[in-house]
Amino acid sequence: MPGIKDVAARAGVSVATVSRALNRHPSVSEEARARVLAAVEELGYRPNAVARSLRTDQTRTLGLVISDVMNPYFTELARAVEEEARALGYSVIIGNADERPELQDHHIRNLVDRRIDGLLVSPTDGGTPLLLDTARAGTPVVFVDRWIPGADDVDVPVVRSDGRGAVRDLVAHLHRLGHRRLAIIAGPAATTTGSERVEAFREALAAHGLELPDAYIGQGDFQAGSGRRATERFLDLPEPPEAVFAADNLMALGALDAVRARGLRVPDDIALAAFDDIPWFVHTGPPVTAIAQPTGELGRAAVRALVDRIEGRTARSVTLPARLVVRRSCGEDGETHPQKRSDP
Amino acid sequence: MPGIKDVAARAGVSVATVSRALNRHPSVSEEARARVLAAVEELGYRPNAVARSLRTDQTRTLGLVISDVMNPYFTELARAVEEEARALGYSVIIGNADERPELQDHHIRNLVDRRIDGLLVSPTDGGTPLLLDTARAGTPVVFVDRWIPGADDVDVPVVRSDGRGAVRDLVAHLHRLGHRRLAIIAGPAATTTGSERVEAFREALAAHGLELPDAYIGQGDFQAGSGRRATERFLDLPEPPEAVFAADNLMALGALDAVRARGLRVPDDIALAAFDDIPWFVHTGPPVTAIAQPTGELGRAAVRALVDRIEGRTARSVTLPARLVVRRSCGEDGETHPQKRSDP
DNA sequence: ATCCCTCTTGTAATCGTTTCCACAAGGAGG
DNA sequence: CCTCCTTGTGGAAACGATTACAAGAGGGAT
Repeated sequence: MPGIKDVAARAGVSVATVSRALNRHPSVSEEARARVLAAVEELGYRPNAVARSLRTDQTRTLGLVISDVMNPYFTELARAVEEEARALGYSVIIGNADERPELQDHHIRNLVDRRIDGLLVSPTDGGTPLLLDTARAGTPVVFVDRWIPGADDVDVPVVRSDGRGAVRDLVAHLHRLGHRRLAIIAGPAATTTGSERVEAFREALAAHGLELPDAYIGQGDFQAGSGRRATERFLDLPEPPEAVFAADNLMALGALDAVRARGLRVPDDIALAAFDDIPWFVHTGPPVTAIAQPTGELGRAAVRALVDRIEGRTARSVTLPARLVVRRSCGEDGETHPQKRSDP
Repeated sequence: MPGIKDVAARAGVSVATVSRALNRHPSVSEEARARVLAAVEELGYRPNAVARSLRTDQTRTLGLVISDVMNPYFTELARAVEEEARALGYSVIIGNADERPELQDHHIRNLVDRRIDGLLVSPTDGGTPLLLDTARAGTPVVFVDRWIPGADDVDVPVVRSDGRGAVRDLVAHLHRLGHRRLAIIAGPAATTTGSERVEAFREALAAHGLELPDAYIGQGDFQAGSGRRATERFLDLPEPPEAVFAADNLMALGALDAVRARGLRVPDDIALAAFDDIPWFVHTGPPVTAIAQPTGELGRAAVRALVDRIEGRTARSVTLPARLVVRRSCGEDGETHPQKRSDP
């Protein structure tokens, strides 16, 4: 693979001139530039990003550590992140933590070893000092979707969406349909999205004079299996809930499994709703009512915030509202057939 | 961020010794090694992967270019690839080509600029000389899932799955259920998976004495929208097909949309089957019969082949069989309820 | 005492860029 | 004609690691 020296020799100039020509440095003659460009073309020269990074101390690469690639919510997020990053001239390396703190640490370590310019993290459960230490050590970090409470002393913007309003809408929707015994399958208490959603749900219930008994709080881990188990426990209760709200899409899927396995039907026997809307919810039987985050916008905003920090500007936290998307899984006041207008 | 020099100073040895201690070079005294390790610990030193790569001319990084991250099939593949790579001591950078040749080229260029050690590609439609040129230029390349025909002169192993047998099973299944007019929604003819699946389908039909008229071949692009459009065209036919086979999961989804939008029902009014099984197909209404590729195994085998090539061993192409998973979308001879045993 | 290993260490070259500095050439202004 | 800019260029020093080579120390055999 030809190097800058080969180009220089071929163009009859020095390596310095080649470098300048390629980096559109102003002081290089039109003639030299042309010769360099020609040589580059002839040799098929491509600058070595590794060497360049070593010299300039920047890799133009962002790290993205997410908790579960297989979760459609995160794939959509990752896609948006990559697009915006590319538009801004950055590449993205994705690390999949699989909801395991030690894997998250592995990826963070790997990414800082590679000297990425900044880090985008949706932290998993569990105490990992490494992440905060990294931020403290000077690597620009932005949290997206979830965040870690102890981040006050170090400047880490949080880009997330607020589901409070949408949860209120959901509870009102359920209430209107006559449901009174409402349960939730929560995420890990250690994640912010885990605890927040329970709180929002509890508050919304209170506004209707309803309680959230402990028996109606299932402990999940954002994976389908836990959703199924929690739902089975609900169904075993002497007085099972009339509606179940899953704190993410995978657990909702598990819940759907569980009620089906008992020969029960959604929404006739029990209503179901989920946090995180995903394309598949349109096609499930029945289509499930969900709270939709502006996922793409979240990803883009996060990248912009991170790049702002990287390039020396100040970055602010961003909170975008989520909204309720009513389908059929809670009962018949939503759309009964897919509507033409809801086509993409 | 401390460098190897700082560690050397702190440990009272030379940088060479530090490097040797860290790379478990045999000839370094127990005492020196201990001092180095202590210094590393105290300073929180992490070796700079960029500098190391420049010197050693290897990045221990693999590039993975796939055609669509949002497609669950590819996310699963990506996940398996990352896992196997990690086990072998490599990192993975994913590039999402979004079924667009120019984006694919962008990523390939970006990856070779970063001097990745090897490239895993599931090529998109369309002639892109860059990919083959890269392979010819010496970068180890392995094709996964799809491949490019002109790759004979250059050593590029192909890791894929053969759906021929499963397609025969599917057609037999459909035939047994009484379906005679069978249609297919094909992928882009330029992709191997696009054309191969049509051929397999046609052959399987022939075995039952059935034809595949042109009107029953829909042209899709592996995206949901094209599946919907193709299905609408089928339904507008004077004699619409009794069963539709979509060549990937996204187009199957589009097909499902289309028949629902007409107020028709699967499988009563029309049967549906898909290539690529994904977790969601269990939960759709109705659960859809699909041909399952051993996706994880494919990803792992591809990584092993690529690493073999990188590390100087010879790599062989791999073909794994796919299998038919019968559910309810073709009619009632499959499982009518989710079975306990099919639980993960 | 000399020679020759082996074991451990340090010095310095190297990877492919970018960029600081010096310098030559040419034009403008005195 | 000298000085002072401006413009374009090349030489060489970084960046932070790995590694070839040289060399000192110690030990055993002669």
